[in-house]
Amino acid sequence: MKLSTRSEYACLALLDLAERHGKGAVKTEDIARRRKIPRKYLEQILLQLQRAGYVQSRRGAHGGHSLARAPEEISLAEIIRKMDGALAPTKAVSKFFYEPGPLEQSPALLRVLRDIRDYVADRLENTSLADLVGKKRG
Amino acid sequence: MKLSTRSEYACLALLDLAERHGKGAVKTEDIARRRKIPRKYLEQILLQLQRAGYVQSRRGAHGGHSLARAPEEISLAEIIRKMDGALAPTKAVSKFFYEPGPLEQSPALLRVLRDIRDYVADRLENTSLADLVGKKRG
DNA sequence: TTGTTTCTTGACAAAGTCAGTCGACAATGT
DNA sequence: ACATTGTCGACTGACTTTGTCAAGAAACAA
Repeated sequence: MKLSTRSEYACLALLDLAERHGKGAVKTEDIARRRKIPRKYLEQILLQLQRAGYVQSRRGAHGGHSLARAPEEISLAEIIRKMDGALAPTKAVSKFFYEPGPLEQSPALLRVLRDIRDYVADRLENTSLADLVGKKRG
Repeated sequence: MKLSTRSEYACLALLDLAERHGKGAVKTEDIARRRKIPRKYLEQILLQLQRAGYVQSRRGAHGGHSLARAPEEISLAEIIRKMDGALAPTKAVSKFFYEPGPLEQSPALLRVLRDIRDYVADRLENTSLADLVGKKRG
């Protein structure tokens, strides 16, 4: 029932990039300082995000990272699936990572868990980085 | 974002007891066989459930386990909290296990996670063992 | 060219969690 | 007595989490 710090940091880092979208590259160091993320750990995460196609990076002086796609097109669901795997509370009710499990013995229990999965997926699918930027209240 | 096998097994074991509620003690061995749970592991889990007050046990010949409370009074939320801790996806939005975390930097993100937490908690609080027994469809 | 900045890559590691297993012991019923 | 059944604590192996380290490659500047 848990989100890893990896996912948390990934979301915060992408949010940082989304806020500066279109304004050039952002250094690892700056993100780390602003978001209070361990620097070397953040490097690892950014690299993963880059390989997954969310981030573009440029080396050298004035290098840094920027979003590779529009903030509207990146959902929380995608990010968390990349970092943590299934959104569902158990793989027995996962759409993307299904595996059989002991819970399949109880249809009633499965239904509760499926409801939860559906709500979580829906909420995260329909929240993009753009939705989070600048929304200090709402 | 995950439920442990411990929680899964605990729910299945309690469900097994709920189905036989009022009909005497049920042996570890029988639950293990019916639910396909590793025996020694199940012992551990039942012991924990007993200490938490959900289960009564009797040793010796014709011993076994039975529910210590009515099936209506045991919710999935309670069980999972005992076994796994917080229901919330991150402690920053947990009511019972709150701890500060990096996500608190983004109110918008927090709101999404809080919504998820509320839904999960509500759904699990309002589902009791009694609700799961005998509901083969619904 | 040389140096500086910044990302890239792979290896490593400490700590914790998960999913069990094992063996000895205590209580109960016959 | 004796078989049955739960209780308890220790232990283990695999995996995940949360990072750190060091060497290298690309970009830019002087």
